[in-house]
Amino acid sequence: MNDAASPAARAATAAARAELRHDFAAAEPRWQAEWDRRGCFAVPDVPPAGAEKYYVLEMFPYPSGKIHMGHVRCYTLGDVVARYKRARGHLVMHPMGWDAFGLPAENAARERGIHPGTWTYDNIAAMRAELKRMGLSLDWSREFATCDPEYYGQQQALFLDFLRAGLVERKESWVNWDPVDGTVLANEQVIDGRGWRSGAPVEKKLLSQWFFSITKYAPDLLEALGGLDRWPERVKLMQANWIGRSEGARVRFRLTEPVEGASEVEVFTTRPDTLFGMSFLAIAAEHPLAAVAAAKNPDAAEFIAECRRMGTSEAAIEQAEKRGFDTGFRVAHPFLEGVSFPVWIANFVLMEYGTGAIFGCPGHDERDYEFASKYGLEILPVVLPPGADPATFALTDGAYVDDGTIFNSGFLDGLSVADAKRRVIDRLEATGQGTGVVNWRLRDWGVSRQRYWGCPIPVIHCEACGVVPVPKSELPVRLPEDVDFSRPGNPLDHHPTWKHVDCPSCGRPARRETDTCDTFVDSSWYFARFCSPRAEEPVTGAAVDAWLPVDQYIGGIEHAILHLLYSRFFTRGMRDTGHLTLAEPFAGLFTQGMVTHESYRAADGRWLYPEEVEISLAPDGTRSATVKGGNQPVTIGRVESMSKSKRNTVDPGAIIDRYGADTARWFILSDNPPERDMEWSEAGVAGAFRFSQRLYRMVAAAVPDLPPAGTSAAGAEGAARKLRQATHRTVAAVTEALETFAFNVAVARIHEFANTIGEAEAAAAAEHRGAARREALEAITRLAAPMMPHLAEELWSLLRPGGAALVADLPWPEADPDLLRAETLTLAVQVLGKLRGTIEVPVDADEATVFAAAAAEDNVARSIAGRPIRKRIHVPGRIVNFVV
RNA sequence: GCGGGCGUGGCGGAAUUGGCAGACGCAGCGGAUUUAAAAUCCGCUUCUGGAGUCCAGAGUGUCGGUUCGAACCCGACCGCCCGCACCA
Repeated sequence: MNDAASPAARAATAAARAELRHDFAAAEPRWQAEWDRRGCFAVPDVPPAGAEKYYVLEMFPYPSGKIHMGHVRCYTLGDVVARYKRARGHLVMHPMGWDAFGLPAENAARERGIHPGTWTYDNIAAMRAELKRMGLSLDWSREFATCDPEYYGQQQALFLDFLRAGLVERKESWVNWDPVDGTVLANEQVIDGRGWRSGAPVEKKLLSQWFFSITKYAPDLLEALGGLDRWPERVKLMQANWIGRSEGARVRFRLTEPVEGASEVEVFTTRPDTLFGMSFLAIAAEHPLAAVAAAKNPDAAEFIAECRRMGTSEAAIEQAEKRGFDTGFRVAHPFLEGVSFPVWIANFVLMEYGTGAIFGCPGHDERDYEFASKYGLEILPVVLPPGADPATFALTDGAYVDDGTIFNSGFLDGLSVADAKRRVIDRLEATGQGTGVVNWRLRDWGVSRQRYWGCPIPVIHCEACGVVPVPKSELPVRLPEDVDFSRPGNPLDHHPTWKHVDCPSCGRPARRETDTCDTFVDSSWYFARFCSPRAEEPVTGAAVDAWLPVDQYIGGIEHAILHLLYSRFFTRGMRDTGHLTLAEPFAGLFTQGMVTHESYRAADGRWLYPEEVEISLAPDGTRSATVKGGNQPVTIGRVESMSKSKRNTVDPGAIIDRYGADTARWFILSDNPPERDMEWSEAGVAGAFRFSQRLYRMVAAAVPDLPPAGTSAAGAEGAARKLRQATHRTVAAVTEALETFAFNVAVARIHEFANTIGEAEAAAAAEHRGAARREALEAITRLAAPMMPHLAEELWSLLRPGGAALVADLPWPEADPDLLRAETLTLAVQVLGKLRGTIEVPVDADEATVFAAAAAEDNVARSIAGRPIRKRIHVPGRIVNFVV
């Protein structure tokens, strides 16, 4: 293949090429400045008529102070989409901002005495500088932080509109309470049931709080998932399960003896068909009847207190060992005369779901089975699995939860589960003991936070007038600057003056709401604000109507439920309060995987950063590690998500210093499919760096010999045509890969193409010294541009010296269909499904020709010799299979 | 515990979505160039067995099924990851 050049000649060229090095450290800032100077990525709030808009958005970062590899990955993915769509002729809006409220700023304030605002804005400045070094095609003129009063003031206006529209209400809910610190704790601040700072056992506490009425939209939020055809199926499934529509029944059980005025307990069940298999009734510890029991019995009170120590997280509740307390109360069975069951308080019954009470049917529910087994309650099967004998069927290891025939159940006997549900609901409704209902798992969204660093909720509490909205003319309700973090609790609450205001309605002394908003509220509408970030109203109609929905949203899978669901709700709320005209904010969604790395631990147990470790490879392939510059052994840990605590992080800034932004971007795209977790590897980055240099050398070395720009490559023959075919196939393949987010495949195709060009260059045949060669080099430059934008500009300036155009402004290359067609194709030939050979046939060969050629192939002929052919299978373009 | 996902060589992965498993890259080995090194270029690289570049067998977490044919579809199991409503 390479015989045209002698080894010596090749070596000489190689040496000459080695001199050609891409100086990324100089080139990258230069091109960034050039994009900036030309305002390449700035777009107007209202696009000009006829412009085909495309809105690319990555989930905005929390300003922790440093960007991490997860950011680099997410923003690189988004930037490839933005640059590609721009090349395809779209007017692309690609903004950036900061999710700037939240707990870490308050933690910094408490630990280091820095004001949360100072800490946050300093972090933003540092991260903005780092992001700018990545060469992202962002419209920085749209930047804002959610902690800017200009932003949260508009959010307060939205809150008031929601309040007026009946989308906000005040009700009581349980929070994690640290009795020592006197503070509400986030779930992540509860460790093994104790406060993370005080170590005191956490208690549940009932507080009056603000809620957004997301449940009003539950049916619509569920149904509209069906229209989100560019969302991952798994995300839609997770949301559907979270919303949790279930059909069932509410059943009222009469207490055999009324207590404290209560005469019945209402339960929700999705399995009314199993009513005859009931053996107990269980209520949540927060259920009103439990309080009645506690008042009568100190042991019940003690049990409820124990349940309160479990915290509020659903995971903690469901994973805890099932425990219960028999209240001594009894309820009557709705259909069985004289039959009654005990009422237990159970730690696995959730007050938030259904009615906070269930009837226990151990035979056909796993949790009830576990509970009944533990406390010796009866386990009566009422659903008979298909084929089982009713006389002998027994439940010995676990509940039976599948379909079957109802038995042991009076008037339901012989029915299927579905029929029995219908029949029992009819009877309950007829006798007034219950109703068929649709129940939702989704709960209203509690947005109150007893914290300083958040958006103040703009209402005033007046003893005479009740809850009074702050007049819009007085917005924003600004956070006070002078706050004291030396005391536990909410600084807004114990600020000397801030909360004392006059009632806007009656003028008498009143009290400002001191709760601030959940930071999920901030991120539930920022995508809309980006369309007109300086507007004097939350959004401007012309801008949001033109730009929304977001065409491609990109972020971590960890946001699959909450953030995305809240944003979908908020968009509906904004629609119903006249700010927007659409319901779904994100037309396309892509969820990327995490960035992971091995962790390293020294003998003394301390975690080590990757750069502190020396890895060595034994001849047998086993890897071992020592501390760099010493001999102390290091344990190589699991590959896991990068985290500060395990020190398995790689600093993007250091990578960009060493290899440049293009290399970092290229590696992060090339390693694996973007939806999967990726493992950061130093060797992989080095490989990406080598490739960027190789591309530079290849173009730079060829430029002096290329024909002038614009020379037609049409009509090329022989090797030149082969090169053109490779070029156009690569254009088609890379385009297809970018369209489907298969960026790693796009990279592989570009690698392959570079190999092909390299072979053609080495062949040094006259045919290559022509327009086909220029076409190939220009194509690879433009195909790589969304991924390595700085290098592409550099190469383009070599290929088209003196030209004014930037790659960033060029249209995407088009593949010529004529050059994509193949004349022959290779078919695999199997005998009995095993590969025995391949044949080369013309693309238009008929079946008889194909079978003849297949049977004639040496190895195939040997395999079928002497065996009668029973069946011949030919899938055109794919395969031939002989069944003998 | 519940809901969702993933699992392919030494490593990351590819596979036209049921049709040649391992493209491309990393690591490794061998060679060229070099006084030497770096850099660069070329070649080999799933495993086992036999042989000159070929042949046979096995092989996509494990076990079973459907099919002419399974990484892909179905069932069971194992392992890892994400979420569980006050982290963002």
